[in-house]
Amino acid sequence: MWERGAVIRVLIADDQALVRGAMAALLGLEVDIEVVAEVGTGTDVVPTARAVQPDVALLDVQMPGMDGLAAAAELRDAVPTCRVLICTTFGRPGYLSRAMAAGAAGFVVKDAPPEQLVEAVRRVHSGLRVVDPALAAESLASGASPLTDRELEVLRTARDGGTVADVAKVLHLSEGTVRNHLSSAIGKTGARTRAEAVRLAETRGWL
Amino acid sequence: MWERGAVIRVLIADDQALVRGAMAALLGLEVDIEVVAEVGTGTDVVPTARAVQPDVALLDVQMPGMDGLAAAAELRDAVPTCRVLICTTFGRPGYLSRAMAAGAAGFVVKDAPPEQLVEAVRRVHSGLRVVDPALAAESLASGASPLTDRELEVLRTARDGGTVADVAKVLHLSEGTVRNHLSSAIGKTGARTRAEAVRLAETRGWL
DNA sequence: ACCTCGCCATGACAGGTGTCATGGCGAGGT
DNA sequence: ACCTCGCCATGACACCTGTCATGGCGAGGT
Repeated sequence: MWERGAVIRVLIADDQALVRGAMAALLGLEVDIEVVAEVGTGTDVVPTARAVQPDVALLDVQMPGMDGLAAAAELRDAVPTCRVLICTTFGRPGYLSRAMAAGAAGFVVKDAPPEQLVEAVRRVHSGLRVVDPALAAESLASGASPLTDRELEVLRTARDGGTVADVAKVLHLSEGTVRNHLSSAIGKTGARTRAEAVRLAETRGWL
Repeated sequence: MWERGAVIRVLIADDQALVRGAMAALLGLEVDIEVVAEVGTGTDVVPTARAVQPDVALLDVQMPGMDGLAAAAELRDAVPTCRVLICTTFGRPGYLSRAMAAGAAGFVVKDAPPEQLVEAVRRVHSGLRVVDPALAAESLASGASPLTDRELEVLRTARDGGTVADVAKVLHLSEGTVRNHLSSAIGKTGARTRAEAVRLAETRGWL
């Protein structure tokens, strides 16, 4: 009971229990950091954060239910005192910009050395922003997604390899319209095939 | 210097430094486990293991250079006293069977709770096999890959969304032959599109 | 020797795909 | 009011794809 207020209270959200526990163990080694909550889905983030009032929320991007980016946006409104640190497997340019738009204070990739994570937690807690410079440059270079909402939706639906007719049926559109959106998306991504467009949009974090 | 031989010496191989360090921290909390080496590529596994002679090697499947499955096979010959525990993100049926064929003693997915990992390390070290029962059942149900080497190669090449002509050029084959292999792969996977066949083969661990 | 099976190839055909021109509708900006 | 832009749709056209029949070659099993 004698932590004199200098301890950083952290919430960890990651869908993989093993990674979640391991990160908790890693952060727990630091004397000035305490892991006060662990959740495995995006939908659990806000309720839990409301209950335990953490100083920093460490959110993975890909989670079942709600992704880390959406959770970050909701968390910003629900618990304004809690600063958000996004931690993800893929350093996709689009993720960074979307994370910043969602009010995140920091962004670290899982390729980074462990010390960098604990440093990021401390810096975020003290009000600084944490961004990988290389990723920031890449993000600025590739820019924001030029795809419209509908194009993204069509691309997402076509992702699992269905035919145009399937996509049209799912989205309640004409086949011709689907083909138009796909054609437009292919042109904007610089791809030459629907599958390639999906792949490119994914690696750029536009999905 | 007074660990009296009861300590389990572990090597960790994972391409993500953060996860690697976190897992090391997690295992390091246990008094009977000591992490003696960390590597980030598949090619570093065997040389490092030869040098430090670990009791257990904890290998991720997807790594740059050489994947964990191939590393496991080489490790079995190079350091027979070291038992292999495969630890991966995806619980794909094909991974399990290939891991067992490569001489692995255990297989855990990263969805599992942290205690399960440390338990797996102990069991593997004591000579037992560790396999998730649900995954084992799924593995037996889906069976081994019905795809021939060439079909897999064509499917792999077609994965990034290239056209038939592209694949044919890369593999030095006729376009017709590529189409035949694709058609066969589509039939065997039960898919209706090339893209769907790629997706299904991937989720089953046949890739 | 025979058969089976994987591999490569060709040719043909139906159907799916990507592109383009054209048009209508509604929202937002000047 | 005007223009721009996203969205939906139709129709037409060239091209790509998936399927099938057919055949040749070499390896391995009986």
